[in-house]
Amino acid sequence: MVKPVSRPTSQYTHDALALLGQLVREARLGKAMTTTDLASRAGISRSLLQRIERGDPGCSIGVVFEVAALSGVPLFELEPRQLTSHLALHGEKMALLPKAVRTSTQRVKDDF
Amino acid sequence: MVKPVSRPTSQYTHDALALLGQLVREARLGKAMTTTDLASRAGISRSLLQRIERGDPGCSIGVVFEVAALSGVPLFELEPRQLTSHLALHGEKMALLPKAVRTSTQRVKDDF
DNA sequence: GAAAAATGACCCATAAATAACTCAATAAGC
DNA sequence: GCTTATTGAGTTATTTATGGGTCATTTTTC
Repeated sequence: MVKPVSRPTSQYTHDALALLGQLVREARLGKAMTTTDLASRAGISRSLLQRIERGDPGCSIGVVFEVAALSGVPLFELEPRQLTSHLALHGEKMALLPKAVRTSTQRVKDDF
Repeated sequence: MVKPVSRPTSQYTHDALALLGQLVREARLGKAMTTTDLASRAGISRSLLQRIERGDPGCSIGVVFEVAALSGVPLFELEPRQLTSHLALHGEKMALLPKAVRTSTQRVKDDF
């Protein structure tokens, strides 16, 4: 039983994950669903749902977002429609940005 | 070379992940950081950062949140301090909720 | 208070994520 | 236009997450 070398996590991330997990749990209880219910609806195992509600940083973000959506927790505080259009708009904006950056510390040219 | 059986993902989740990835990329470019820069700061590989910016649902949520925080993308539209206090308040609220739910379809008691 | 169900916390086998690398294509700066 | 860094997209070995169980505990309902 080797202790798993977990990835370092900042307080901010920890808090955000804990809050998201709490929101999911609150939404689930609000809909009077059991962990087994929600897990099967989301197509995941009950143990994974428990980890999500606990705010485990190791869960796949896709699964967590699916569960959040299923339980009614909004992502980015946007409804599905709004999120889609917001994404489209943002995509256009992205096209105007530089495709790559170049650090200024390169090409010191100290050969004089 | 077995094609990985990917987990089904809803449009909503897909959009949310794509948006989050775009926000990270935009923030990174805004700070004039290379992918290698941000990846090493976050303590992850460049290939993983690429997947995050692409909106890959398979990335660990802890890693994605860390990168978002590092690049300056706010989570829940809250600053670190606010997030912490919000979490504390929400925790108290959680204590008032029922610890378990019971589905009403149980105990049909059809033995009459 | 009793019965039944839901939850929490483990464990293990397996599937999947991640790091580290390579190489081609693209973009930035002169 | 040329040079060189940056990015995109793969591949493989290794680490880790996930599913599916079990069992004890808590909580609901009667």
